[in-house]
Amino acid sequence: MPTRNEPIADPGAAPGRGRTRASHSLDSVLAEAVALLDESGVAGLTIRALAARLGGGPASIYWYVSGRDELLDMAADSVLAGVFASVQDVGDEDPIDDIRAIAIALFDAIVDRPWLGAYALRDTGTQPHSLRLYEKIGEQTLRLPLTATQRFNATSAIVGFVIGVAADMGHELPEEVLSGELTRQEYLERATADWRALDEGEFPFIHHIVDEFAEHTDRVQFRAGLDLLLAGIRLQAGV
Amino acid sequence: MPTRNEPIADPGAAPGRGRTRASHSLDSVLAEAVALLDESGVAGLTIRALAARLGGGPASIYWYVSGRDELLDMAADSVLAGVFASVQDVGDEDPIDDIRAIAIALFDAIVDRPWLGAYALRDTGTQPHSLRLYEKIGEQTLRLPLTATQRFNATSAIVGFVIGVAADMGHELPEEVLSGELTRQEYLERATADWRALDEGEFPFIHHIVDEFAEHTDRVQFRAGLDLLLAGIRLQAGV
DNA sequence: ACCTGAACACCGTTCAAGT
DNA sequence: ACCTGAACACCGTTCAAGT
Repeated sequence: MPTRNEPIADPGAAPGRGRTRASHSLDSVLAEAVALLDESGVAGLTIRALAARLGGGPASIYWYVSGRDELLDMAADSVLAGVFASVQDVGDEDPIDDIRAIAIALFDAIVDRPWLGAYALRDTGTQPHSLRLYEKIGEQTLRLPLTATQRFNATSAIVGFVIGVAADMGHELPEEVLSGELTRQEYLERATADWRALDEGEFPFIHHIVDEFAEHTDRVQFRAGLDLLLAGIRLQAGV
Repeated sequence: MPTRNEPIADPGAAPGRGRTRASHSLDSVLAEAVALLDESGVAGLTIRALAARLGGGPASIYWYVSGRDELLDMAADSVLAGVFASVQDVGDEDPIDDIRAIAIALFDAIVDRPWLGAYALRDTGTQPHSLRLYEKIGEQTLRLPLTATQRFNATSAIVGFVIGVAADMGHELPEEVLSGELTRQEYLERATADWRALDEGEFPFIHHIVDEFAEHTDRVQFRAGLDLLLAGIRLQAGV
C-alpha cells in the first residue's frame, strides 16, 4: 500500500553494483511476475517463486507490493499499458468502428494471456491503464448522439462483454490443453463427442449447433457477438 | 473423479446412527461449501474449514470430490440447479423476451452470490446445470429465424455478457465493502470523488459520466446493456 | 532505502490404517 | 464404503535485524 504511488521507472538505470545482495525494481518485479504468469498461470505466480526468479528472498517482494493480490492487479495493469499504447491513435473513424477496434485489441490481449481475464479492468482506482482504456472506449461514445446515461451503460456493456467472453474462453480450456498434454483440436473433438452423446430430445439446441461448435474459433465468435452489441448501440444512437 | 457420477441424493435418508464417526454426503458437502462461500468468499472455502464444519477431518472431503477445484465447480453448479428450476417454465412468450428473463435470473443469482461469477458456466462437461442453462437460452434462439451459426454466436454472446458483467460487478466492490467495513454508498462516494479529482482534459469521458456513476445500480445497468445486445439479435433476426 | 533470515500460521493433498 | 491420523510439501505474510 505505501508503495502504490511509487515512481514506476527504475531510479538508478543500472542494477546496483554490489553482487552479494539482490536488488530489484518495481519494473523488474512486474516483468518477472508477468513472465511467471505466462508460463504457469495464476497458480504458478507465488511470492516465493517470483523472489527466487529475482534472486532474492520472499520478503523482498513486499517492499514493492503490499501483497499477492496487489501484485496480480499491477501485473495485469502493466500488460494493459501495452494494449492502451496500441490503440492510442484510434478515434478518427466511425465511432462504432473505433469501439470495435479497441475491444478487439483488448480481447486479443486476453486470448494471448488467459490469466488477464480475471485481473484486467478490475479496479480503476488501482489500475491506471484500466482506467485509461475505459476512458478511451467511453470517449468514442462521446461522438455519438446519446445521453450521458446511455454512454455510461454502453461503455460498461462493452467492457463487460469483452472481459466476460474472454474469461469464458480462458477457462474453457482445461489444464490438459494448457499444459500441452492435449491439443485444442483434440479437446474440441472430445467435447463435441460428449455433446453428440446427449439425448437429442432433451438437448435440441446443443445438437443443433454441435457442428458449428466443432469448427468455431474464439476470435470469430467474439467478433460476431461484439457486432450484435454494437448493432444495438448503433440503433440506439440512430447513426 | 471416480465420484463424479455418484448419485446426488442421500442414499440412507438419516445420517448414520453411530455418533463417534463423522458421516457426510455429497449433498451436505456441497451445501456447507455454498454456505461457507456465501459467508466468506472463495478464499474462505478451505478443505479444512469445510471438514471442520461437517465435523470430520480434511481427508474425508476427498471421498466426495477430487479436489478443491472440483468442489468449487460442483458447488457453483448446485446453485445453478435452483436458477435452472426457476426458469424452467420460460419459453412461451416472445423469444427475445424469454432470453431476457433467463439472463436476468442468472445475473441476479450472481449478484446475490458474487463468488458464482468466477465458477458458473465454466465447464459444461462437469457442470450439468450450466449445460442445461446454456441449452435453455439456446432453445429460445431456435424460435428465431437465424442460421445455426447465428444462434450459436448469439447464445454464447448472451452467456458471456451475463457472466462478464456480473463478474465485473462482483469484484468491483473491494473487501472493505464485503466485510461490512464500508457501505456500498460510501464506497461509491469515495470512488466518485477519485474520479472527479482526475484531470478533465485527460479524462473527458469519466467527467461526463461521473454523475451517472454515482447514482447507478448494477441491476439497472446490466439490463440496459442486455437490451443493447438483444436489440442487435432482434435486428439480425428481423423480428 | 532496501534486503535477509527465520519464523508463524496456515494451506491442499496423500495414504496407510481403521471401522 | 467411508472416515481417521498423521504426515508431506508447500503457501503468504511478518518482523527484527542487517547493510
